[in-house]
This record gives sequence, structure tokens and C-alpha cells, in this order.
Amino acid sequence: MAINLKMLSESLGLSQTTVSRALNGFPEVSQKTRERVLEAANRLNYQPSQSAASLATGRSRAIGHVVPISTHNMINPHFADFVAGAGEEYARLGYDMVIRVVDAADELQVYRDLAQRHRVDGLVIHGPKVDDPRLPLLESLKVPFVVHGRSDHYNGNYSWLDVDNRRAFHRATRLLTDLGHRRIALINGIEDMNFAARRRQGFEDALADAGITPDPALMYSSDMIEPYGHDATVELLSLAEPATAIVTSSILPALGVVRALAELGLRSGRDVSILTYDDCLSFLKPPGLGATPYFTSVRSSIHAAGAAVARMLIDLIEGNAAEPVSELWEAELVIGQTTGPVANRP
Amino acid sequence: MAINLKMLSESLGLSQTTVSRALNGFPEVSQKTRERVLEAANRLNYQPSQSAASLATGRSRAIGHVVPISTHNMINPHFADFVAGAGEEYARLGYDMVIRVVDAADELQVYRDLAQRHRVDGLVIHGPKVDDPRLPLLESLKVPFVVHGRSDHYNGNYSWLDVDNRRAFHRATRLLTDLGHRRIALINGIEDMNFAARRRQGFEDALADAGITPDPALMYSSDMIEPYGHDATVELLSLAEPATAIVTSSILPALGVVRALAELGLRSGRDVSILTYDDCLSFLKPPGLGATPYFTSVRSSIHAAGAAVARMLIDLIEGNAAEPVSELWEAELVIGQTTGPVANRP
DNA sequence: GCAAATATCCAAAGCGCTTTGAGAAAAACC
DNA sequence: GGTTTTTCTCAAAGCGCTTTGGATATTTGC
Repeated sequence: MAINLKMLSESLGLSQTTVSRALNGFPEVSQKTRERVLEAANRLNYQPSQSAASLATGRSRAIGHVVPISTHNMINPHFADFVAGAGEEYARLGYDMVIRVVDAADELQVYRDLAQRHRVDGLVIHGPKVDDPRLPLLESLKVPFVVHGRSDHYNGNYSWLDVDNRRAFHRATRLLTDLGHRRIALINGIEDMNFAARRRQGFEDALADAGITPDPALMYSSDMIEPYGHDATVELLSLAEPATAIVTSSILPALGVVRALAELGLRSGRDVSILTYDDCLSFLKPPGLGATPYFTSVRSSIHAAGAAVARMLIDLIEGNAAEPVSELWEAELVIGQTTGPVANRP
Repeated sequence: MAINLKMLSESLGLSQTTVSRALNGFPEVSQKTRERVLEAANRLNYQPSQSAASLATGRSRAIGHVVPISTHNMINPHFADFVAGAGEEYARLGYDMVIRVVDAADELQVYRDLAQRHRVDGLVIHGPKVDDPRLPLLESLKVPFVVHGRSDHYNGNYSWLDVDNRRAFHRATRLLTDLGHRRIALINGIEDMNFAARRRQGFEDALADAGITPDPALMYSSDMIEPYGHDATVELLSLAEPATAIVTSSILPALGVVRALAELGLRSGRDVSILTYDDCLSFLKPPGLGATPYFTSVRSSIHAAGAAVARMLIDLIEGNAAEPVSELWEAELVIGQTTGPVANRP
């Protein structure tokens, strides 16, 4: 059933060399024969074996993503959207995406495995920690990789793409202090993640600018899921001095905040302000475009980031890029309906 | 740097045959040499090339998932959770997951490509339509595959795993009619998808049981995202005869319903009942387990489904299973805080 | 018209593994 | 002790592609 190069070339009366070259667009083949070859390949539905090609070239035309299982902070919508963006680019450029789910314990070994077995030509690193052992390992393995985010405590020379999280949260928090809020809560991600640590820095810097001392009772750090936002909000609003504004690290906990306010009979933007980081998750994007967005947010599309990281990595793999590349993106401040001046509540 | 079988066997003074057999657990190798080989392989960090192994065996040890790009109904949290479940099983059983994102237009060609190029040993089919051209194609390609869901208008003999969606929605709707609701809305997925069509059947059957004629104004069908639930709810509650209960096809639009109710100053479970299908998405799972769940729901874990599909497929690939296997799962009815008797509203 | 350049094509040598079909060596039988 | 069986090991033949280093045919330059 399956046809191979040998059969194809015999059926054409040509050598395997010529057929291979014709198919791969090499110049040493006349236009006439190339067309003949392509026509036959098409007609017989010839598909070159990937493993044979990989073995011969040393290239797998695949990009690896390693997903730790123990924390579910990766199997989450943010990851899904990022991967969707990357996947589209891979497809465009003729690469496949290989995902390996793994126990956090043997994560490092899996990177070794994927790289040395030539299963993938390059790797994307997700969720770098402030201090992340993966980066030195990957550099020593000499495998191309791009980090989504960065790792502040590692100063190797690697490629990365990150949002200026510190700046984003600085602007977000400043907007709230400008509106008169002084009891501002932060519902953050897990702070050994580099991005979350930077967000907190930005948050605290803005408080400091307004002469506010950070109150630990107003700062949460956990997985960015919906119930987290809900539960934290319930606590925050039952304090002796309740929060009047809440900054969340993702739109998921922000939805939890909304739910909690609803339960408590409070209105967002009037009784309590909400300002969220928005990854522009596609399944939360409103269908209508013209409408004023609901949440006030600082936003940057994680889907677009995935696509950009994919391009960077493939440039690296195909040797189109000078060795280390990096991009720092600016988040955009969007005014929605969930922020307003501090209210006088009973 | 990278060491191969030849080098390893030379360094041991053994033939490649013996080393290969020792590593792959064949019985024709003495215990003594096997240990020597394993020790050396470990010490030299030998990783056999995947492409060479694939070429020799005809097996890639990878499972393919094809994700159409045009509709974003696949790059969504449901997909992510399913894939996480599958990915964990793959990892346990020594398989990789290969994801190919693709324009819906050339989806079929991509299945051909993945199968015939031996990129993957099997495929998982997502989101089958009521009438789905992929199934006959895959059967003709003779590649192992398992469908998550099924396709009612195709009666080939294929493997699948599905939830009894009709039954689940019948039970859900009946609960509401039992509570006295007669204006019950359905916020469904896109109904050319088999699962959504079955859900609607279950919904309508339950209405019929209660002597209620389905009202088209109460039935929505679209991508299952948060704003969809919100916008539909706003419309549903501004009808001359507003809905008193809403059944949603996923917890995402259900969150949109909650948000809409909050805006309108209405309480779920009192003013309006909500009953949702719950895929047990991990990022929405409340951290505390003992608490009464918020939503009343019919639920079945999509993560568990992913794991089960993975096992079925690998059984098929490795020849442990009689040709076609299938599983029908029952959803569980869970009473939460969002349903109550019909209220008299002004 | 003949040498040099160019355009086409090919045979054969890998890539790194698995697996077949045998051959030594050791153990077991009579 | 010699034969048969069992245990252990190996050389060599693929798997299906890419790519090197020619060989042959066709143009071109003078």
C-alpha cells in the first residue's frame, strides 16, 4: 500500500537521487523531470518516511514542549493558548509539535532524552522560575531553545521572549492609586515563577510611589484558577479594613472575583475595583469587537507570544538568527468597566 | 559528544546485536552482560536515536492529535484538559504526543500525511461531527485511531469513548422541570458536533416528558466560551417571557451566565437556576474538596476521558485489544447551589 | 570544430538502529 | 567421552531516506 522512494523512482525510470532532489527543490533537476516527478508523487500519493528522512538528515522537524504534571499550572488555558499560537507557526513552517508530559521529578532527564535522541530539533521552555536549573542544562546540551519568559538569577546567554511584567503591574497599580485606592490587593501567581515575582515588584513599586506600605494580608500567591480569585476575594472583603481594589494576575481568578462580588451583592467598578492582567485568552474573548471591554486590564496576547517564540526558535534552528535573540513586549493598558474611584462603603 | 550504539558496543567489546538486545530486555543475553551493558549505557548517557529506531521498527512511539485552527473550538480548555489526561498516559507508557495544528481545509490530507509518513503510530480524533468524513478516511488508511465521542451518521466499526450526553441532558433538564421550571433555556455547543446534537435531543426529550414545547428563542448554539453565556443570558432575561432556568453545555458559558446575573442584580439558584455540564476542568476545580460545589451540574471528567482514550489507543497499537473497542460513560448529577424552585419574579 | 563549461542524472555510501540466521561456548544428557 | 541441547554472542542485511563524488549529455566560447 505505502509507496516508497525506490518504488516511485523505478516507476519513473529515474534514480532515487534525482527523484529526491526533484521533490526537495534542488536546482540540479530540469524543470521537465521535476514536473514529471511531482505529478507522479502526487498521483501515487507518495509520502516520504519521516524517520528515514530524520535519520539521514539528523533533523526531526519537530519542536518539543515539556509539561510537568505535578503542578497543574501548565495544563491550563494559558498554556493552551500559547501552544495554539506556536502550533500555528509550526504548521506554517512545516514542523510538528511534540509534547511530553512528565513528573516534575524527572523533568531534567526528559530534556536530555528529547534532545539527545533527536526526537526534536529544538525546545520551548515554559514558566521559568526565578532560578531555573533547566537553562544551564539546555545550554550545555547545545540544543536550540527559546524561553517564554526569563530567569533573573541565571545570566547565561539564551533566547527568550517576555512581557515587561514589572512595568505592566506598575502601571496597573498606579492607575488604582491615582483613583484614590489605598487598600489594594494583589492576587498573584506562584511567586517562584519569574513572571510572578516581577509582577509583585511592579505592584510594590507603585504602592511605594504612592507612599503606601504593602500589607501582607492583601497579597496572595497561588495557581491562577477561578476559585482562587473567588476565595481570596471573600477573605479580602471580610478584613477589618477591606480591600477597595484588587489586582489579579490572570483573567481566571478575576472571574472568581466577579463571582464573589456577586455573592456579596457588591458591584465591580463601584464598590470594588478590579484590574487584571489579561492574556487575551481566546475562549474568553468577546465575540463582538466594538464593545467596551468588561475588565480594566493590562494585556498582551499569549497566543501571539506563542507564535513569536515559535518563529524565533525555528530561526535559531535553521541558522537564520544570530545566536541569542530576545524580545521584551509591552503590555497595553485597557480601561474597562471594573475600575472606578474609591467608594465610601458602610 | 553524542554516543551511539556502535561506540557503546565497541567500548564494551561486544557486538551491537548483544548490546541492543541487552538494552531492550531480550532473553538471549546473560544477566551478567546485561548489567554491564546497562551500567555502561547509563554512565555514558547513551540515548538511542529515535529516528533510527523508528526506521528499523516501523514504529514511532508517538500518538498524533490534529487540531483544526479555523474554529477555535479546539484550542480551548476542554481540549487542554483532555490532552493533559492523554499526555500523562502516553508518558507512562513511553509514547510522545504529536500535535499538528492545521487549516480546516486540508485537515484530511494531514491525517494521511501523519499516518503514511509514519510520524505517529496512532491518532486521536477530537470533536466528531454528526457526519464526519475523517472516520471513513482513517479506516481506509488502516491506522489505529480512537474517537473521543462518536459520529451517529457513520456506522463503520471504529473505537470510541463517549459520555452518554443525551442521558446527561435528559436528567439535567428533568431536574429543572421537576422544580417547576417551564421556561428553560439551552446554551449549547455547535450542533453539528455530535455531542451537542445529542445533548439537545436529551434536553428536548425531557421537555416533551413534561409536556413543554421547545421554544427556539430559548435555544442557543455556539462556541462554548464565557462571553457567549453572558450575552445569551442578557437576551434570555429580556424576553417577554424570560427564562427561569438555564442549561449550559460547559462551565465556561456558565461563568458568563453568572456574570450576567450579577450585572442584572439577580441571584443564581433563587431568581434564575443554572445547570451546567461540567467537564471537571482542572483550572476551575475548587482547591477545597469538602465544600458544596457551586454549580448544580452533570459531570464527567474530560481529563479522565483523555487518559482512557490514550490507553485504548495504545492497546490497539500494541495489539492487546480485539479490533474495535468502545466505552460509554455515564455523567454524574451533582446538586449545587445554582438550582432551586421557580421563583415569582416581578 | 574542439575544449571548456554547464546542465542532468546516477551508483553507492552512509545515517543508527533492529533482527535474522548462525556459529562458538558451556552445560546437560546418555 | 561424545553427542545433544541450551546459552550466549556475532556478522551482516535491511529500514527508506539524503548526499557525495562522479559520469554522461548538452551548451557554450573561441
